[in-house]
Amino acid sequence: MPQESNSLLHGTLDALVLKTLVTGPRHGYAIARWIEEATDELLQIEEGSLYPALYRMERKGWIEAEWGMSELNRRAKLYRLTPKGRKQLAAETEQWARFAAAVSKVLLPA
Amino acid sequence: MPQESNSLLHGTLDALVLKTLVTGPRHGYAIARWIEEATDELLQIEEGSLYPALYRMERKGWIEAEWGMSELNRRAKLYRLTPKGRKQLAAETEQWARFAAAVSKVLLPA
DNA sequence: CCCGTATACCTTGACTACCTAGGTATTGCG
DNA sequence: CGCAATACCTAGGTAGTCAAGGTATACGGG
Repeated sequence: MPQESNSLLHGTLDALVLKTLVTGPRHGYAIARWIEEATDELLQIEEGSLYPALYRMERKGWIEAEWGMSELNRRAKLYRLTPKGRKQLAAETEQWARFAAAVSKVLLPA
Repeated sequence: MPQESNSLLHGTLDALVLKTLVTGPRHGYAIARWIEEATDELLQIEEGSLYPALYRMERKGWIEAEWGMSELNRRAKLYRLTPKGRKQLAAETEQWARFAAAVSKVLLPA
């Protein structure tokens, strides 16, 4: 358990979640697992961060929720990307790319 | 003035400041200007973020301060990197590299 | 000579977002 | 039957950034 205390995650969680939904609707728990797996367990998505993030984005109209069933036959809330969310993802991705490039330019050896 | 509201900056400011001090002591104002310039004005370092960050890092023993004079003959507090700060910078740089790679891998097109 | 701008520092209060640490309920397996 | 994994939810704390104020001084232009 690397308790790296991801203060770095700040501001990127939304984009990561939105990205996860591009390939189709997913429920919260699956979103978290997917991100963790996709980053080789480097990023840990805490549920106390995830669910508030989902409500936030739902309020903003970036995603829409619907009750359904998970692959394992359990009740689950399926989140779907809206057109607005798609635009938001594009914007945040662009912003991330520029930010990451800037920080890397300063931090990493030339 | 892109008010991108850098929630992304969270967690990276310390490393950026430490990095600025590698080439020698600098005062706060100069640190901010240097980072902004080095990132083509993409990152804006607000003074309300910078000074608290400097105190934080001084308390943690990563930097040391001393009153002196700026290049323009004004009173200025010069910050110097400590060995502990150098180690911290190395750690945070490593952490940033891994984090950025992970996020980019998810976010940016394959 | 005075006044505005840039330099240089500092602080308060609000806000946002994340984390910790709890909780509920259900499925399926040993 | 009990336990682990799944799936969701929330309250409270905390940390870091920002906005918006403030002080003081050097220097150049009008």
